[in-house]
Amino acid sequence: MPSSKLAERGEDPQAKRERRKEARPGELLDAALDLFVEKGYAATRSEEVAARAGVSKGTLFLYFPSKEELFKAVVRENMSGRFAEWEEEFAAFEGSTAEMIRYCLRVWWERIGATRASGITKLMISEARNFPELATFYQQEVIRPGTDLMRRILQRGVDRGEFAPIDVEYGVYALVAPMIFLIMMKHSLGACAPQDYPLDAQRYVETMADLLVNGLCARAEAPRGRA
Amino acid sequence: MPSSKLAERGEDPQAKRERRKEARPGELLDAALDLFVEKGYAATRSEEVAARAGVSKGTLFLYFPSKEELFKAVVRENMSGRFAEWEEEFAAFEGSTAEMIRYCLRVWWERIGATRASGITKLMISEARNFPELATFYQQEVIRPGTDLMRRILQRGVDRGEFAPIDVEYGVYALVAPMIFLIMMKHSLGACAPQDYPLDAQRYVETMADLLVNGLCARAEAPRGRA
Amino acid sequence: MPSSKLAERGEDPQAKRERRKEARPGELLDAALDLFVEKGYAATRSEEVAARAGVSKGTLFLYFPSKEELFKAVVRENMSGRFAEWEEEFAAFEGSTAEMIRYCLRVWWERIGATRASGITKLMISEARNFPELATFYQQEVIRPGTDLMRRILQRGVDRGEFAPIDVEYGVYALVAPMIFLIMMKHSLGACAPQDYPLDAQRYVETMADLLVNGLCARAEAPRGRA
Amino acid sequence: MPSSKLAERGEDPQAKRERRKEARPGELLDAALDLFVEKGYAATRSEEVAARAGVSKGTLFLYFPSKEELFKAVVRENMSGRFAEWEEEFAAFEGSTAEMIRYCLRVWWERIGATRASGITKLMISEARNFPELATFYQQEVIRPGTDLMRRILQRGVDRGEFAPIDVEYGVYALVAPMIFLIMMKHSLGACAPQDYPLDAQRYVETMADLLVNGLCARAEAPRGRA
DNA sequence: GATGAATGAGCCTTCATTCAT
DNA sequence: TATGAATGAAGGCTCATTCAT
Repeated sequence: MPSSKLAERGEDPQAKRERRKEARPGELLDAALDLFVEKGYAATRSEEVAARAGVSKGTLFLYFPSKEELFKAVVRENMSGRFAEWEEEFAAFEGSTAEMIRYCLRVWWERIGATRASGITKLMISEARNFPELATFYQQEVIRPGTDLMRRILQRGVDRGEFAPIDVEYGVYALVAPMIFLIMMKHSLGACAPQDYPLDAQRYVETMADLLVNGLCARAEAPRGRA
Repeated sequence: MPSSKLAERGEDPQAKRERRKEARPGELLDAALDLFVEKGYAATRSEEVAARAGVSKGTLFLYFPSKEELFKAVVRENMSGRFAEWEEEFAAFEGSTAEMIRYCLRVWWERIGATRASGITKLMISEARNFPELATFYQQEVIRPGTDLMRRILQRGVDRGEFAPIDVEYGVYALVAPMIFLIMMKHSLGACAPQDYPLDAQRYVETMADLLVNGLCARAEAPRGRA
Repeated sequence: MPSSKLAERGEDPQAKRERRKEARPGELLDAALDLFVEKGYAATRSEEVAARAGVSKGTLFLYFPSKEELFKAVVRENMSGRFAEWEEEFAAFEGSTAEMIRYCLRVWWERIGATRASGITKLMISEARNFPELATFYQQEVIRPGTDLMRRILQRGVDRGEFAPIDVEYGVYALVAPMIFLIMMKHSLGACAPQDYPLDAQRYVETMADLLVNGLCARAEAPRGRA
Repeated sequence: MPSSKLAERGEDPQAKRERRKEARPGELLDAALDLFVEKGYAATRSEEVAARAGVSKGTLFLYFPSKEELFKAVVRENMSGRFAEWEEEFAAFEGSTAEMIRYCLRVWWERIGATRASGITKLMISEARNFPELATFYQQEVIRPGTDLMRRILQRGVDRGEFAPIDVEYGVYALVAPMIFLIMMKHSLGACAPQDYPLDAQRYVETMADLLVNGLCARAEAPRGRA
């Protein structure tokens, strides 16, 4: 930012103020995300969000007409389609489906799980029933594309004979569940008493990937009675 | 009016009242559990809890000194260890560890997942950060015994050569994650738009059990490079 | 009220509280009427209304869900059909129409003008544009019946040859205008500086009645070119 | 960009701006009058006034130190005595006093009632109790001169034997009331539901003038009992 | 001068909690 | 014990006013 300022020398006398104005919504959304994730929707006070963003109460309402709209904006802001990007990556993927799944979970952790974006998932799951309209939105914008992607990966494994012909729908849940679990732990119980959850996320993800891949492959290799 | 009641029958005229009186706290905790699970702590109004329990606002505060204490009582009440019972069942279990795991998950679903007790898990995960002492309590009373049990089961499988020598800590997460995921779905997003989550819990549990058991066994049967 | 208390001796232990509960809405409406008339809708604070009624802020909202609903209730409360009563009186009236008009204005002053009900008229006229739905209501419930009544009286005078065949519509305005004027003075400018408006309402009403009756009759007696 | 303006033409480049600058206060007062009349003092937002005048919020406060001062300025600005002018007209009037009254009301309608100046009357009556000093001012600057003028006209009629020897004080009210009534209707209830008040102001004024003149004259021509 | 982003006092409204009955 | 009317602290939101640009 200092560099961009240098490049503008003398022009646009309102630059600093303008820049702030444009930055405000983002700063507020940032502050709001943290607080909503940390304390929940109801326990987060508007004034607190404003304070954390370094502005006064009134300024918040200059950019978001209500606390509810702020909440919605937080959710929308942090979900913007990362799926297009992923779709491409996976369409171009050449390795085995087992590798794909490992890559997929690893990347998910890096881009979502380890970032503040994971807070959105926690938010949605905690508050869904108070914001049904948002839940629908989230379902369409995040969950559907995400599960579609996973479904296609699993199907690829089945089609190529790498995996046993499992029920793909439930296979998707098997992939998603450990990720959701990790997020929920990170943002709720794990955040209260980290010492009780000495969880190395990286290793957690790898282990889950191994286990799932093994589970999926094993059935392809050694199909047995249902057990 | 009390006199007319007296004439009613030979039984103690206060019996019904007494019965109700003793049942009050339980009825209130029941009502509170439902509402807290459905709407979250903050969005649940004391009066609504009282109304659902069929008493007046004042009566609620006769039994629980504050909303916060009510919440804590709800959680504590429903956490009561079923682990002693389970410990015995599993100590006496004679079959393979794979069967144990399948049995374990099935039983968990029947006794926790499918019942209102699952609401407690949802509550804890959603509200943990606002009730850290409860979270600690929950960690000690529920999570630790539960994971200990699972750990012992997994260890049994490893010791008996049924499973590959996996990291048991993470193996526990692999077992827990799908259960937690199922609960969260059931109580949040899944409750908003059931049609978007056409999930047959029974089958979900079986599928997860299969997949996990396969994953765990596969490694014992066919240890390979990394998997 | 003391007498009614005496008559209830010993019965209904909640009598006092009950009675208060039933009296509350009325007390609040009373307080609100005064304040709305005195300060206008916006400048009247909810807490002030409550305080004047001798209760706390919260109690007001126990009886009226919002300030706006309180305002509407104030208007409605003070308009309850006095017209049925008047209709009868005037249907049974036997004297000359001139006497009718004098009686009408005198009675209006006693029952409306001199009472707090006149404040409603001031309120409606001052706030009509901010409460269009109320304005419609007032138009239908008060203005229409009132003007209908006056119209019939004037028509009677014309039909019986007591009055010149004036345009009855405008004749109604001629009767109403001095009353509205009196109310507005009483509640606005006149309330600020009574010494500047040493107005004897009784005499004002009589004088207006005389003048109007003369004006109406004169034309019947001595019809001239239009001037 | 200023340079391109400079090149435009030979005239003072600041002329337009200067002109606007000087016009500002007037434009603001105009906008404010409309809004205050329409919505009342409290419900009129400063920003809306500025917007209607085509300037920014800040500019409004450049010319008027506060909303209250703006309101006072609006009232004062529009009260400017037209009475000197009228005094002259009436001093030179040669016809009958009846004609004078008709002329007076007609002129009042043309110069006040039909113009935005009538809004001031509506404002004063609606807001008087919140601005007592303005009310006093209005009383002195408008009401006193106005009623003095009317009083002199009525007195002339009585002195010349045209009118009965009525109580001139109350006679003045008889003249004023229909005008005030017309204004209040126009700006409040009548503005909400014009279809309910199909009032032809021109004709209304003429009719009132007729009725009043008849009422006043009748008593001179045909003095009877009390009527 | 003009702008409009920022401020924060103030008000409406909610709801956990109290307490007279 | 049970009730529910009453309370008042707390928090969302508005808008007159300020001031850096």
